[in-house]
Amino acid sequence: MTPVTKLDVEQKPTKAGNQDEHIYGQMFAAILEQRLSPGTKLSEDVLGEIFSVSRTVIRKILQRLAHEKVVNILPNRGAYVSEPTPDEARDVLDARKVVEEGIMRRVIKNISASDIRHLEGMLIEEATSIERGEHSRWVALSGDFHLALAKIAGNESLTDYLRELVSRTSLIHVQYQSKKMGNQSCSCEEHGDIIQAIREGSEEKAVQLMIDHLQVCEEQLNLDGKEPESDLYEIFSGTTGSDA
Amino acid sequence: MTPVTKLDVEQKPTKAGNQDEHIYGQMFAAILEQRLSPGTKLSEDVLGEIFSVSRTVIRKILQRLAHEKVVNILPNRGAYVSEPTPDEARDVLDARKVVEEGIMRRVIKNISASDIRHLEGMLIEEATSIERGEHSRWVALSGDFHLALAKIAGNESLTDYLRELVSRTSLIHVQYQSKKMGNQSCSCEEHGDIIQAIREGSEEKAVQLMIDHLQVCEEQLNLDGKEPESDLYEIFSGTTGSDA
DNA sequence: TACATAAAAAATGTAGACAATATGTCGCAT
DNA sequence: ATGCGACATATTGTCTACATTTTTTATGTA
Repeated sequence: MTPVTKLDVEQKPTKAGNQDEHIYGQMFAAILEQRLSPGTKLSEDVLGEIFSVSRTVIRKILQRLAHEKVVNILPNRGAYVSEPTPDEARDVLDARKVVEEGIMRRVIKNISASDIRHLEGMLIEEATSIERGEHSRWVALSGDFHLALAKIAGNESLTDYLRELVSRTSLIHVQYQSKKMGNQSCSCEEHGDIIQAIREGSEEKAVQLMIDHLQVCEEQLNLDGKEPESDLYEIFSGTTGSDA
Repeated sequence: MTPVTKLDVEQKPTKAGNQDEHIYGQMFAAILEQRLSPGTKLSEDVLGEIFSVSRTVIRKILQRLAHEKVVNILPNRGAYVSEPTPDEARDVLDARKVVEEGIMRRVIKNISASDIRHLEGMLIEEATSIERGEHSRWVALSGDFHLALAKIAGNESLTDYLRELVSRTSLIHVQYQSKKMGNQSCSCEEHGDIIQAIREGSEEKAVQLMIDHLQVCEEQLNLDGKEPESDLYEIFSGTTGSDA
């Protein structure tokens, strides 16, 4: 799981089957790791040249990313890295509270000893990445922790949906990270607390810890300042001559 | 065999912009209304001829439907109408319990008088469709009821996800409808009970009614008998001479 | 007759060409 | 000089042709 530093285009002429998947992974990682900032235009021609494929395959991948809400496709205008609005951000975090409560209740019922060891291992990785100051790696690992819980819960549909929500959460963190970043390591401790509650088998405690954890995540964001574009209509409503 | 019964192709040469949306809607409806049965192959050439467009646009639409889990694309093999397995069916229904509990709690907080009137109107439409024996219409209306609640809850992400889950639920009902269909009208009454609980503003009651409602839906299904294809191996194991 | 192999047909995967649309620039009239 | 309009450029949307893969059919042999 090397996060790929520079869009590393590896040609695989022998096996064309997972070429798509490879390019998709590159672009997905590039967006989540903030190497492509929100709003960046994703030109079909340029991407096609970078990956040495035709626009056809690029278009397919862009459409997939668009369905996952990671990029935004405007008709006849092209694809852009998503710029989630504060409303979208709130929806995503709220949806996570709903989904992850359900996941947690199912985790408590399904959890095995090896599952717990796996979670503990992830926790150590997280702590290590924080110590080393590898921010984007920590973001990825933090997401992996939640996805690991979803997998333990054993519902594939919920897992896929949470994967989308986690991706969007990363984009949101990038765009709305507040100034007071000191308590980032908290998340790691909170993950530890959650594991402890799971160990004890106390469902309500685990659920509450998870919801609180997501609440903290939301409150760390700066969702009140900038609301790009959408507000233009409100801002300038009534200022144009023709309008009532 | 010609599985495509009648796809009502309406040409709109003037506006090419939402041509995609039109074709998508036709195919989506055809699948959910059981005019295309699960497992039917969706040939790009055939669909392209039917809608008078090239394979390019058909492929785009098939990929969208695939992402929504309504069709299944096999590499180099083509697209087929999804045949949800019993496990997938259980996942979908279970995911709905999670999501719709969260939606219901948010509905209770957001509900307005006009919202309630709207829900009551939908209930009447449902009852009418049941009286007239319009089964597929009732299935659609029943789904719309749940989606209306999601909209009232006001979370776009959850609404989109529930839309996917409702679509898949329709496919599941088609494939696993049990013999004892007498208590179909129950669902309509259950929807009425839910509205009543919302009117009263009793959150726990409304949530419990919704979960019970989904539980009834799941129990009406016949998820133990046929497991398409996979079971062939079990069914015929031991009957062939070579096997132990 | 049954099975294995190979050729043929059909469908999907990809690439490039052309058409439609949006953006940017320049010129002209006021 | 400013504002409007037409042309030029660039990008996306769609179609067609070709390459690859799968499926079917035919044929030869045991």
